[in-house]
Amino acid sequence: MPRPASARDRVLTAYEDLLIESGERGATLDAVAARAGVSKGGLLYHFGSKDALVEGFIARLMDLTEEDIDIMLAAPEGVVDYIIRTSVNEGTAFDRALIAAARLAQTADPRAGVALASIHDRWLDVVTQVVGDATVARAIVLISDGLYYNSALMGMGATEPNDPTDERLDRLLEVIARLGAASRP
Amino acid sequence: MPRPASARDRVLTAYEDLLIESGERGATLDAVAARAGVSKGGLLYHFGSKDALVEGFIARLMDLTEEDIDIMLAAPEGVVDYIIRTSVNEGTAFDRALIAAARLAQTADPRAGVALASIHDRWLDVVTQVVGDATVARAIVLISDGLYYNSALMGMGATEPNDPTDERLDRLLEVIARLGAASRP
DNA sequence: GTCTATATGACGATAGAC
DNA sequence: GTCTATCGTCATATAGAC
Repeated sequence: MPRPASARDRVLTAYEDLLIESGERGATLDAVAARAGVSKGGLLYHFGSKDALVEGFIARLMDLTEEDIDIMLAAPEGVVDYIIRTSVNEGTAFDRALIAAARLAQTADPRAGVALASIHDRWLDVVTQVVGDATVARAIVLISDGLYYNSALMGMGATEPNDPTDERLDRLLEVIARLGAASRP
Repeated sequence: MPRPASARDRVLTAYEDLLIESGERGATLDAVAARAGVSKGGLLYHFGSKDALVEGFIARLMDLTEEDIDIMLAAPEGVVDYIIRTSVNEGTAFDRALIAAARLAQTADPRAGVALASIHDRWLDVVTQVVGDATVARAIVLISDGLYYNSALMGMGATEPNDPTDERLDRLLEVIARLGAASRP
C-alpha cells in the first residue's frame, strides 16, 4: 500500500532520479528541490546539508540491499539466476538506487564507494554459500558487476531498462553454469 | 627515452591524476593547473576550455587503447590471460587513463561513456576471435569489466595497484578456462 | 514545515601585461 | 607561452517571515 510519500521520501527519490539522469553534477540542491516539488528551504529543513542528503540516500540504499538479499535467497530460479538477471534492470527501486550510488561513487564523497563495496561483499557471501566455491562465486559476482558497470556508465539518461527475458542473458547463464555453479541451492 | 614532457602533456596527466584521486568534482581547472605547475592562464593557452581539456584527454585515451590492443594481441600468455591480469593494475598509463575515464563517465559529459563503450567493443571483438564463442567472450569481458569497476569505484585515492601475480587472479583464470576459453590463440 | 530572500564562496572563462 | 587580475555565474548554506 503505497502511502502518499512524505516530503522527505520524495526528496530522496528526486535526488536518486537526478543522479541517474544527470549525474552528480546535475543533482544540485536546487534541482532536487524543484523535482521533489519543494523549495530549497523546505529541502534543507529535512536534510540540513548536502552531506546529510547523501547520508540519507545511502541509508535507504542499505535498507533496500537487505530486502533484496532476502528476495534473492527465496528466488525460485535460484540465487545465481536472480543475481545475473537483475544486473541491471533499472526497473526496481533497488536497481535504481544502485545505479545512482555508482554515479555518486566517483565524486567528492567516498561513502558511496564504501557502501557499494559492502553490498558487493554481501553478494559474494551469498553466492559463495550457494555455489560452494569461492573463486567461482567471485567470477559470477564479477560478471554481475560488469553488467551493472556497463548499465551505469554507457548512455547516461537513455539507459533503457534491460529486458530480463533477453536471450543473451539466457545464453550467458548457460555459460556460467559451466563454471560449476549450482543454479539451485 | 622520456623527454622533458611538454606543458600540454603535463596538464593532461595532472587532469588524469586528479580524476583518479579526487573525482570529477575535484578536477577543477585551478587544481589541474596547480598540479601541472602552470597557472590557470597558462593551462587555458593549451586547452581553450574545460571541454577542450576533456577532448584532449579522450584523444590520448584512444591512442593508448590502440597501443594496448597491439600489446594484447602479441602477449605470450595469450589474450585472455592478458586482459584479466591487467584489469586493473593502475600501474600502466593505459590503466590510469581508463580509471580516469570511468570517473568522468557519470558526469555532465557523455563522451567519456561513449569512448569506454567503444573500447569495450574492441575488447569484445578481440576476445571473440581468440575464443571462438561470442557468449564466452562476453562473460570474459564482463569479468574484466567487473574488475575495473571495483578498482574504479571502491577506495578513491587509496587504490593500491593490483598485483598481477596475485594468486587470486591465477585461480580466477583457472575457473575462466572452464568456460571453454582457449588461453592461447 | 515550508517559504523567500540573501550571504559566501568556488568555478570557468576573459583581458591584457610580460 | 606564461603570467596576474578580474568578471559572471552558479551552488551551498543561512536568516528570518509565514
